[in-house]
Amino acid sequence: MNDGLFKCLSDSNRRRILYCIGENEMCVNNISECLGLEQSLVSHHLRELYQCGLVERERKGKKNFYRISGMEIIELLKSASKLGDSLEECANDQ
Amino acid sequence: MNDGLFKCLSDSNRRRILYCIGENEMCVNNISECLGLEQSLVSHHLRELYQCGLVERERKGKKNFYRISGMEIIELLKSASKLGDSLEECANDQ
DNA sequence: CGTTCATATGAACAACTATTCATATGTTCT
DNA sequence: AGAACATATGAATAGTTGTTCATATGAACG
Repeated sequence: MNDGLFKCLSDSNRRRILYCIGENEMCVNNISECLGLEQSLVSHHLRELYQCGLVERERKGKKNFYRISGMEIIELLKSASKLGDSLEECANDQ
Repeated sequence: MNDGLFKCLSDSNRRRILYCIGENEMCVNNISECLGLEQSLVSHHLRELYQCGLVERERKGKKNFYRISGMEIIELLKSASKLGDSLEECANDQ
């Protein structure tokens, strides 16, 4: 029942990574600088994103570049967070 | 960064509940019969869905009826699982 | 009131997840 | 070959999450 995708998107650092490489492909170091996350943490998350098929990888010299697999992913993230906002307005939390 | 929504949608039983009440509102017993889940489990999940604002609740006599807060939720689920399918085709798992 | 039905709650536990640290792998260049 | 850079991997750990069981709450009705 497609659990993997949702599980993968349910972590905010992974979503940040997706947004980050959504515009241009980036190498691991750039991503970790850009987001202020440890290199190995980024690497772990990229592995999960890759296994889900959410990102693609390409070696260029020493560096490994990652890019998003498709813009539908960003679209999905956006409409989800739009929905999230509208739900928050009439929220039931306590 | 709207973590709650994604976390909430990342569990397959919660998504099943959403689909289940997506068509008609239902009481807790019906949901648990319908999905073959324990009453208390359904209740716990409904609580989280409610706190996220994904479902609404209404008492009618002894029974508590739950309905989905809006059809955008189902739309989101559908487009997510569509995306999930297309990612699986070119998957990188092992 | 007590009983029955319907649901919610809380504690307990196992399974999973995110993060960190240390280390291994792989690539380029001298 | 060795050094330096870039990334991946694995073990360890703390925190979170899903599920179950037992029990509490609440509403209707005799």
